Amino acid sequence: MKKRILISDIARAMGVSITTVSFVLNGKAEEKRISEEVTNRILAYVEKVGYKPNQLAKSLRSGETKLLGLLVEDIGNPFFANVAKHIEKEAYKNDYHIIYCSIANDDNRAKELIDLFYDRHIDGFIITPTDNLSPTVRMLIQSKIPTILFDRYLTDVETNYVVSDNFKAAYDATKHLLENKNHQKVGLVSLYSNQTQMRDRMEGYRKAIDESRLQNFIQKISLDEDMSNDIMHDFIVGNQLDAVLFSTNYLTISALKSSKEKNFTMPKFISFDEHTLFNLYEPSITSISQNIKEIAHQLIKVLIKQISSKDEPIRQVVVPCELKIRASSL
Amino acid sequence: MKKRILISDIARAMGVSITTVSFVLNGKAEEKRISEEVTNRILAYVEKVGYKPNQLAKSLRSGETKLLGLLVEDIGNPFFANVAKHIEKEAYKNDYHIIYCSIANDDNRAKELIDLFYDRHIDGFIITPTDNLSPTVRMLIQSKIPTILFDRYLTDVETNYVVSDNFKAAYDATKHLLENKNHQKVGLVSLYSNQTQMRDRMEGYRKAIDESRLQNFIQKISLDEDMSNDIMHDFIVGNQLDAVLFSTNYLTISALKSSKEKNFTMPKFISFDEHTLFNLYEPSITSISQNIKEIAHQLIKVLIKQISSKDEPIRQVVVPCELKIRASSL
DNA sequence: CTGAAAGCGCTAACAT
DNA sequence: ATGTTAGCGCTTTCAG
Repeated sequence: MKKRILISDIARAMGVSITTVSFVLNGKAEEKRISEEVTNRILAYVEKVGYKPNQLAKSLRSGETKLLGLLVEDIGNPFFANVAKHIEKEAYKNDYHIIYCSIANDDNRAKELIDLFYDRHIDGFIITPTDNLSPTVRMLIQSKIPTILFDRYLTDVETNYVVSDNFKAAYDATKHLLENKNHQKVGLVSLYSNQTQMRDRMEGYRKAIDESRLQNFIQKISLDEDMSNDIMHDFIVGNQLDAVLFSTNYLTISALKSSKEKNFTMPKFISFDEHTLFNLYEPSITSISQNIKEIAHQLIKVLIKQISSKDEPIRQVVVPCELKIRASSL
Repeated sequence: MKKRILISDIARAMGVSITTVSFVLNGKAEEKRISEEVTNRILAYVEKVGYKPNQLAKSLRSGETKLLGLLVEDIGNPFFANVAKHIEKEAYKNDYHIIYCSIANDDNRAKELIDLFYDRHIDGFIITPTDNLSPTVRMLIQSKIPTILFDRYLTDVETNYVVSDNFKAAYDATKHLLENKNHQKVGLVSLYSNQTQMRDRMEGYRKAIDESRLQNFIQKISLDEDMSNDIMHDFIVGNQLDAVLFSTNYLTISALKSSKEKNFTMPKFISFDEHTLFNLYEPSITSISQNIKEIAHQLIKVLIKQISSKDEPIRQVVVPCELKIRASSL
């Protein structure tokens, strides 16, 4: 970590011009027909003194920062934290770094952050869109900044995205609950949210229920709700449900709390998303597990492709979920 | 997000030189005695067209990137994810952005990443040091790059750091377990690790045990251990412990798993760190909660101070923990 | 009070 | 096959 070496230092030491060094460094030695001897000598010297080009100057010149902006709802949320972890790993493999922020559900903050990242000449965006982000994302696309959404997408903007197969997962989970012939009343607890992942989970549930010619029971909840204890109780007990599908792990945990505090017995149930708790709880909890690693992998793969070649076609990737059957649904 | 406006565009439109615009933009209008009329006209125009200076050019010139490097053990770990969340928030308030990576426990990767971040002219580093990172951190300090450690520190390098008061927290927790006069055998489960946070937790435990003139029972575990079920069982049941302190939440969860799988009853216990599970578990779990928000706040505060004024004295901040007494310890 | 111009470190078209 | 040179967009010294 001695003082920074410049390309000019290399050139001087090697008795060649800066250009030659630059070409060699950027793998254009062949193309520019630099002699192999010179090339190797430069490479060896560069290695020896540990020269690293100044990224800033490089970026200023080339317009590429090798920086990806990651905007998630909340990096403190284990799901997003895990995606972030794998995204970073994948990005690193491709020589990119990640600059992140949590946008909560604040559209203004999201817009501001996108602006700020844009000013930093981020090479691409990875975003979990908040509800009213369409105009901003549309602008990004018009500005030709490679952008990819995940977890959910925007119905009114054509973009790249990677999402889980929420519809099928919810459908399969509901089917699983219906395999037990005693289960006549199977409910869904979801969020007040128009986001696609919630919508798809609900539709998957609905389809399975419809196919069995049963009545659907759907309860939506606001997570900030003080009343969720009562709501859970009334929904589950009041309807005498035989089984419930929860569309997020938070909802499941919230229901477990309610059952404890309001002292009612949980029916059979399944939760979306994994949680450390689920294996351990008594009974262990059946869950719909998203393939986080694959999601991260696809995100970076598609995004990098978009960055490296303009006018790639839009990619929309749907990653299957896995139903992990445990005791709570049996 | 129209096409980027340059400072020269502003200058041309205003009929002044680039210099003048630059001065005004950088708040040096007064100092350079630019007429108020011109200043205001420029400011108004800049506002109107939404001009934002190119950060890259600015950085190349000034050497400041307004980027902070965050190197944590594992961003997927809820503790670090939460710290990361608050760090980002605090950084944002101060006009900084965060570029992160997980370094696992891989010293080489850590070194490489630090190198890479250094090449990006990161303004400062926030690091959870892995065991053999001392040489690298020392180099960073010699290179005058503002650096601050957290969660644990290095005993052989004098650095800024922010850590929890692990010693006192462990001491208090152990004391709490000893308040019950039936608790004669109080054990500690910790990790094979020389990191300061683990050492301090052990010392706090030891001191409390010593003060009561009791025997200490300490079990260290490797987390990758397949045998942890047996080890937990043998340690807790074999020693007929009355109570246990776990020095990480992972260890607690691992013990709960063991108790389930090996079918033994957990004695009274306390866990370091919070976890969603802890409130909910039966019995609810007493835990030592680190003040993550305060840790993040201090980290950024100290680091920014170091960045803005060279030769600030080294700061070492110790943040108190809170013992959240729940059912498992009563 | 304001402007011209040098230069941050690098890339790449254009010479030679 | 290699070197000269003009920028990338901005800050800041030095002149006026």
